[in-house]
Amino acid sequence: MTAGDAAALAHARILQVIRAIPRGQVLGYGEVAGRAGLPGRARLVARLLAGNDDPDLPWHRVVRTDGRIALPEGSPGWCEQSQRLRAEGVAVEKGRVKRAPRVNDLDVQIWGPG
DNA sequence: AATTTGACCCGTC
DNA sequence: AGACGGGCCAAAT
Repeated sequence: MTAGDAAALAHARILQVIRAIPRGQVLGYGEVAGRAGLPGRARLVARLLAGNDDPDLPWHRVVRTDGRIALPEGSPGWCEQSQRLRAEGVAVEKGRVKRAPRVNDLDVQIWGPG
């Protein structure tokens, strides 16, 4: 297979993971990449969202690991993302999502939150 | 072919 | 919580 095919496959896997994020829940870029079988490719996920044109893709459910929205504060995308998240019942405060993204993280499962 | 760029992440302070 | 430095990787210059 060519490099281009591999890239297309990776893109498809990432999109699939994002589409699988349940309503009202958020995921970090790195975690999306991990679930797609591409550890360390968080920036690739970001690239995809930046160039994404699919209106059905729940891109707004992807945030940074610290819970913050990745776009520059005040930008149109920033506003839209906070709005969409709030519409799903997610608490967003000054561009930051309250609930921590790492839900299935090993540490959290063993030690619990906090 | 080298450099820059970006919707990133982590450890440390 | 916030600031800094270093690392990361693919695509665009």
